[in-house]
Amino acid sequence: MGKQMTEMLKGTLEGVVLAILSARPAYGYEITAWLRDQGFSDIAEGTIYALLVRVEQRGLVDVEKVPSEKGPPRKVYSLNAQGREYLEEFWRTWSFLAERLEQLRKGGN
Amino acid sequence: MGKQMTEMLKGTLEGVVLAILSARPAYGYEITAWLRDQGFSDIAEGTIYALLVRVEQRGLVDVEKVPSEKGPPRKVYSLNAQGREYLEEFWRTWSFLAERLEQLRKGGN
DNA sequence: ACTGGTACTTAGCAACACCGAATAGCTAGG
DNA sequence: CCTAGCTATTCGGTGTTGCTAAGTACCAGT
Repeated sequence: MGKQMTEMLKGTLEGVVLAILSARPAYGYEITAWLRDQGFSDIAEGTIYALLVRVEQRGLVDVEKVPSEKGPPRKVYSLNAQGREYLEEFWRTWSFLAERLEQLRKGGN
Repeated sequence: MGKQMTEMLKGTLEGVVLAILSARPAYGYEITAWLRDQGFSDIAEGTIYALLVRVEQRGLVDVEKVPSEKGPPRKVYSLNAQGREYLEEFWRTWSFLAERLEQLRKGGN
C-alpha cells in the first residue's frame, strides 16, 4: 500500500501474528500467504520470518519442526502461556490507542 | 505504558498530531501537554518536536512564529492542503488496519 | 541571584519493517 | 537428467521512527 502502512505496521504486525497463532499453530510461509489474502498485499516475505524469530527468542511461542511434502521442513509455531499474556497486553494497548484515534477522527474535523 | 505502546505509536503518532492540527493550529509544547492529558503519559518531550520538524519538511504544515508571554517564541503549526490530503490517506490506512484487527480479535479466540 | 515553568533543539540509540539475495527440498516437463 | 517453479526459511544491510538525555533560551516570582 505505501509508506504509511509500513510505519503503522510497526508494533501491530507482531500482535497480528500472535493473534493468528492464538487461533491455531502455523508456520511462516502459511502466515505470509494468509496475510496477503487478507489484503496486506505488500508485507515482505522476510518480515514475518524475522518477527517469528523474535517472538521465539522472547519465549512467547513454542516451535516444532514438521516435515513438508512439498519442500523443506516447516517451523510450526504455537502460542504458549506467556504469549497469551503478552497478546492480552497487546489488545489492551491497541484498545487504548484505537479509542483515542476514533475520538480524534470524530472530533477533529 | 510500555514498549508495546512505543512501537505501536510508530506511524500512528504522526497521524494523531496531524489530526490535532486539523482541528486548530497548535504548537509543540501545547500538543505534548494535551497528549499527556489524554493518557499518553509517556510520550517524550522531544518526540513531538522532532515529528513536527519532519512534517514541516515534508510540506504538510505551515509554521508561524508567535511571541509568548511566558517564554521563548512559539512555533505555531497549522495543517495545509497537502497535509489534509495526507491526513485523509492516513485515515484510510488506519481504517484498513483497524478493521483487520477487530476481525482478528473476534475470530481468533 | 536563583528557582521553576515555558518552549524548543540536538545527538546518539534501539526496534521494527523492507529489500535483495541466498539456501534448500521437492515435483513436473522437456 | 536437469531445469524451472513452487515451497520454505535465513541473512545482511537500509531507512524511519520514538526514546533518552542533555542543552539552550526566555520570563516571573521570591
